[in-house]
Amino acid sequence: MPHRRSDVLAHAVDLLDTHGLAALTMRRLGAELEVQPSAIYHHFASKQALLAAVADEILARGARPRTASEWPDQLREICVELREAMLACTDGADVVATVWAFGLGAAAPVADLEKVLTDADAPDELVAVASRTLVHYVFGHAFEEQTARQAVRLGAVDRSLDSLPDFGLGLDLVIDGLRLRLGS
Amino acid sequence: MPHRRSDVLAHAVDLLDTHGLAALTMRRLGAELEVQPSAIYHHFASKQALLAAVADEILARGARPRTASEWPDQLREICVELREAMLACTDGADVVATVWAFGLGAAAPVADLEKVLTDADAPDELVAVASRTLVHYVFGHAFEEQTARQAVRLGAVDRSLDSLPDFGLGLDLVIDGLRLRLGS
DNA sequence: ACCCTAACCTGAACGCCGTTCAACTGATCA
DNA sequence: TGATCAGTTGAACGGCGTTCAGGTTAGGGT
Repeated sequence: MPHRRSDVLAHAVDLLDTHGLAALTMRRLGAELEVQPSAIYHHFASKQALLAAVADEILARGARPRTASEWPDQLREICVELREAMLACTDGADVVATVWAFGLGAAAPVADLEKVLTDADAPDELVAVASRTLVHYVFGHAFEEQTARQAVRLGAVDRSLDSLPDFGLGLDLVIDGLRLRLGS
Repeated sequence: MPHRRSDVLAHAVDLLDTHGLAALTMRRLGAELEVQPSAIYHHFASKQALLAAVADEILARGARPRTASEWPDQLREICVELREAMLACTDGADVVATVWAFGLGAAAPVADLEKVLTDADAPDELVAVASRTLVHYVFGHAFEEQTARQAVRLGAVDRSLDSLPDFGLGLDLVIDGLRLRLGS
């Protein structure tokens, strides 16, 4: 019973979402597809390549129409979409942030941020710095929130969840710093 | 030839620094100590616990005297110290950020940031948000820089290193946003 | 009807990994 | 002398990603 690359990817995302990153194993994914683990290597060169595709799929599933017209709201819109896409899938932040850090995928959100900043006439250096500062913030915040959430669920740690800072407030902190440099 | 906990920790940090996180294996660490892997479990309950100790050691080794007197410079000082401590050790950013995210250690820098902000009369919510925003920025930036650096060294990826944004500029972005809310 | 190609898969193996456990060693100290 | 206890051994368990030579199956060209 042959599968396509898209079947494998869909099952991988499903396995990630229902049982977490630790369960996303070539062997377990093979079992889910009722196939030998080695069969997966026909569709993806390595587990890293599979994870890169998973990260891009997570982002694609979280895509939404963009409606904002001013650059501060456009930045906010992109960051919120990125955050919610990652949080919508178990361990999504971990997967997306890691794949992005290794330069293997998940590049779209940063490109979008850079485009907004460029269109807002930010100098090149500020475009690079600001887009990365924003994405670092979003990744860090989402990863921490997701990690803490499931550490508590597993009872491994008693860190309070109430102390998680409000996402939008931190975002505004950075955007205000930007506003200071861009006028508007 | 018995070892103390501190010997094991020192060899672990050394192994991490010289051969990277992937090489920091219970088996390899045991070999380095000329001891069976299982002997390490007498000193550390698990590899996670060992990594937490390693993270704290990395931060302790990077400690420096603090001299700044105004809160913006104090924040910068803490962030720069944290960044340089992580960058001073191979895969240091990965280890420290992961340990911190899981709430197992590396808590000192955040506590220091919170203290500075509290002393600057920031409201509680802003203290929590700002300290985390800063630490997310530092972790994200250091992790990306370190990852990209060794991805290039291994020739795995051709991402240019010149595009890495200047650390201080992004930091100022956040601190300026803070200044807007704290007066100064 | 034939063969070829290409996609897809099998099954076994390799060399790693973290962790557990009962049993052993060798000092220290009463 | 004997007990205690930190430190270690050696084997095993069950997992992991990855490789590889060889099988299967379906479709198209001749």
